[in-house]
Amino acid sequence: MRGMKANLEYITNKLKNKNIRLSHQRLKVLEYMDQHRIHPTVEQIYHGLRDEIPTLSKTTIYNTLKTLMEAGLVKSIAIDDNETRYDIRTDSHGHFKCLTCENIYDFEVNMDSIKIEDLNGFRIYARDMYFSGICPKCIEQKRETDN
Amino acid sequence: MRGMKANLEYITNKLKNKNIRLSHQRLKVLEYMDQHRIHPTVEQIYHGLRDEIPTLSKTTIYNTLKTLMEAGLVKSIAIDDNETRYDIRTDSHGHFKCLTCENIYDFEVNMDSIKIEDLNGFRIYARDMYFSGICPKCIEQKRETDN
DNA sequence: GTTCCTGCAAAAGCTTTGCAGAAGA
DNA sequence: TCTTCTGCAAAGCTTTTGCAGGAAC
Repeated sequence: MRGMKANLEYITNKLKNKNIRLSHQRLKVLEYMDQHRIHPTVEQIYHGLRDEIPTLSKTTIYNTLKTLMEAGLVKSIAIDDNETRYDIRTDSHGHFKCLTCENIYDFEVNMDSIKIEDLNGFRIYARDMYFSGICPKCIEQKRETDN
Repeated sequence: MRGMKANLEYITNKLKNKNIRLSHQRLKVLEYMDQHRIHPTVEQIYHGLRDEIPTLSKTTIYNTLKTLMEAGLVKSIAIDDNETRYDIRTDSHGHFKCLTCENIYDFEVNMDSIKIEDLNGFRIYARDMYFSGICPKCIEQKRETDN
């Protein structure tokens, strides 16, 4: 399993290599995303960091995430209807959204191995898989409420 | 192959059964979606119908699509970052978005047969698969431009 | 006649833009 | 010192809401 610190070090090295300045705000956004693997929204990152950085603005978070996405260090997730979510995991995996608690779960799936005949001749750059339903925790909670 | 008229008849019957009034605007939105299988945005439906119905408002299109989604006759597609797209095909299939021409292509894929070990114990209601890249038409156009 | 729908205007919410001052290298 | 970043304010866009008049049944 890849350690958390190792991942942050890997990321800051990548920023240096791409000549992206290691500002206090950027490092804190990265640290937040590394420690809170909840596919956070801009709002969640903002509230998670505003105590530590009282002058922080949402604009900076938007700017930072845009920079990180262009650097390939963060991906956006369009599973939510209104707010964009962001993922620090950039390797191929699927997402499940619980319609009750709104949490998003990762799942492993090898999308590259799925051959789609209709897409012969298409150049595929990105593959996303979004499932939705009810997670085990919420199924259990509903069962207890019903009794 | 399912005929187009047959599909519209099927849909209006379903509206009647669910006690949803067959207003002029609703029927026109359904007709538009049936004849323009481009996964249209609200804007596209609006511009496609405003000549025919000069008094039409976007609010009505939003209302109509919401009603049709609740009736299970239309699905929303979250493949676009800013605008929601809508699909009159409600059976399980995947979507490919061309990053050059922005067109969205359907592809056949049996998502129900894909077993995800990480999701044991999850109740899955919806499965979506979004791919993106370049479509054959745009690959060919780029090749011609390069020469 | 009653219920539900339409469409205008306004508001709400997420995201982007312009720019002056501040911080990074 | 020079370049880039931050954060405020304002604007831009899509979508939602409230409500009076109108259409469906």
